[in-house]
Amino acid sequence: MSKLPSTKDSYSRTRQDHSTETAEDYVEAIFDTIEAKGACRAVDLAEQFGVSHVTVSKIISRLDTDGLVEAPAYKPIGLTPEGKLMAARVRKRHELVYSFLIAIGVDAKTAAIDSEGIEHHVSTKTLARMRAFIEERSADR
Amino acid sequence: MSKLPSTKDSYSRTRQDHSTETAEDYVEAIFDTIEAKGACRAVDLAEQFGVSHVTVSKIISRLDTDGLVEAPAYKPIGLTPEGKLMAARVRKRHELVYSFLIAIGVDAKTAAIDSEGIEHHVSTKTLARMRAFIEERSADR
DNA sequence: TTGTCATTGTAGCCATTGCTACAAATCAAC
DNA sequence: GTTGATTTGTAGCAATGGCTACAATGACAA
Ligand SMILES: [Mn+2]
Ligand SMILES: [Mn+2]
Ligand SMILES: [Mn+2]
Ligand SMILES: [Mn+2]
Repeated sequence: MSKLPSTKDSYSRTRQDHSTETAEDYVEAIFDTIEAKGACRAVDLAEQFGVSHVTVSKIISRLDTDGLVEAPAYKPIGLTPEGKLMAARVRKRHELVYSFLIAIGVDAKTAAIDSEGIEHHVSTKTLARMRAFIEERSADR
Repeated sequence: MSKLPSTKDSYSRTRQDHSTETAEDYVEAIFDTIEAKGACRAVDLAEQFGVSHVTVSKIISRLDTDGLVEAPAYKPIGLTPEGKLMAARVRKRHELVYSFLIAIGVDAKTAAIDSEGIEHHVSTKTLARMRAFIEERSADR
């Protein structure tokens, strides 16, 4: 049962998702950190992601080149307008995936962990179905 | 609303998921191909994944070293007992995620694409909730 | 048997994401 | 203002997953 028509397209979409995943997680984290602490330093991101500050530094450099962040040397990290747009979009998507997992009965901790990976692989169509499900459920009660 | 308690653990779990993702997709594809065509050649995998045969060759080498596949030179690719176990487990999980997306109203093509990425980030707890949801819905109608 | 074609392997390149070790800059406290 | 801790940068390494170009192998038909 359940066919599973896995075509070449599926894998290339997953590879594409992974190629944007780092940028998405970083701008989202920068956005949140600025909101929470007023500024975002590389060390904050290293702590949040659980990686070394060197890894953060290198990735921030690329995001700077790509026009998503502004990272003057030895100064806090800011988002460009484009970066802010991506952050807002990504955070909304992440929250929706999280809320959906909660809605189907997953516990908060598991939902937090799973949604961190799932968020990058959810198309707008699937996202729309998740949103519809949440709204139906909240109307029922 | 919706908190989103993204801790360090979430990101390291996602990184861990990605480190096993390639092995999972490959053993699943090998399993399916053997089932469908009687044997699996590297060229079959290159076609399925949409990558070059060199990429396949290198990855198969590593899976061989890791004890998941048997890959004698210039011969078809087989699965070790451990590889077969992983393939069966992964396929079941993949099918469940796919069926769940269908159950919440996602169209077949989108479900096929999205599930290819999502499958690797779904914990057993979330999987259990998806299974329960499918069973409830099939009981209702 | 020989030649051709499909398949696989190898060499060598690149980008990404991770690390340790060490150097430089900044900040705060004294 | 000097010192000391925090923060950031840089050098250099490894594993993974992509690629092209070219070499070798194997299978099959002529
Ligand atoms: Mn994420
Ligand atoms: Mn992923
Ligand atoms: Mn799969
Ligand atoms: Mn997959």
